Amino acid sequence: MFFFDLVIMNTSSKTLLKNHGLKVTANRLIIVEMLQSVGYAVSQNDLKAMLNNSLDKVTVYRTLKTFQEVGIIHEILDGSVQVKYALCDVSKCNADAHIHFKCNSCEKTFCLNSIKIPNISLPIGFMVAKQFVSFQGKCQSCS
Amino acid sequence: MFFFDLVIMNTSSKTLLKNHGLKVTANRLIIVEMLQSVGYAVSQNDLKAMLNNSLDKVTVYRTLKTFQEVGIIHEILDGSVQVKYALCDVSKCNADAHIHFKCNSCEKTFCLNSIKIPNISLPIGFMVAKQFVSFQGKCQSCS
DNA sequence: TTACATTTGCAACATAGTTGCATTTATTGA
DNA sequence: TCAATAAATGCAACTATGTTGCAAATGTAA
Repeated sequence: MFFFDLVIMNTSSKTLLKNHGLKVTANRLIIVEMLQSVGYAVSQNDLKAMLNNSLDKVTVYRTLKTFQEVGIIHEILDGSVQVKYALCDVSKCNADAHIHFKCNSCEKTFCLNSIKIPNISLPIGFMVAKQFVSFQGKCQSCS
Repeated sequence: MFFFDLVIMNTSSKTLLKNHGLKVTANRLIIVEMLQSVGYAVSQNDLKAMLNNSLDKVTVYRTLKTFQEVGIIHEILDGSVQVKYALCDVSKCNADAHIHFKCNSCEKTFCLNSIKIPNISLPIGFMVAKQFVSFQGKCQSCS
């Protein structure tokens, strides 16, 4: 029973890595599963701390970098100093398409996957490659 | 003639400082005037370099912090490592209202003061205090 | 012009991000 | 199952950026 749960739990994260052409390693599984379970965006250091500093900061750094390159996670600028990361949507990473929200009370940053960035037209000559939209304030739980 | 030009040039920056309740010092004038003339957003280090490292980095740091507190400049997060700063609009600082654009070619970051952030409604319970919108891509001059 | 509060620069420290390299680990094919 | 290979990991060291304390210099108001 316990054994089965473990297998099931690990299956999706393992598949996620393989589907993106990455080697399956213990560290990567730990990080993916942490990202899956935590439900909000985390910085490099957040992640390291959540794992009780069991991983070297360089490992966390490179893992996140790799994950971002292959599209498992996306970068979030929420108005705080550090960059944060969150898992991309199941289908494909649409980091550009949705907005983010940072709660100044609980300090958590969320992907609002259902809230898409509206079309904003720029002056002629500007070509947009990437969009960052983040709001700050109080989240549902804190207000 | 030259003397008069200098006086005129310095008047507005001096007034700007006084209007915000700040002491007028040589360093502050230099920094304000640099921000006025450069026309794009700069980081602490950019500014220091543009002034040929004539000012200590701590002075630049504290001056920018002070300027931000009184509303002379606003902070811009454009997706690069460092925070950038730009002068607020004449009337009042409306950093929240306009969007920012970082060119990945010339690496300059601009305030698009005329492009306002559209209304985006969030799920019930979210209370918005501040908004960050930054685009990346190619600017007019580079495309 | 003086007295006082503020600003400035220096030194030192704090934090985040990054690279090189030797060791360990996962994957592939025999 | 095991060996060969390529990739991932951890350590040390470094870079860049941000921050504080304190003594000296400077601006402001009386």
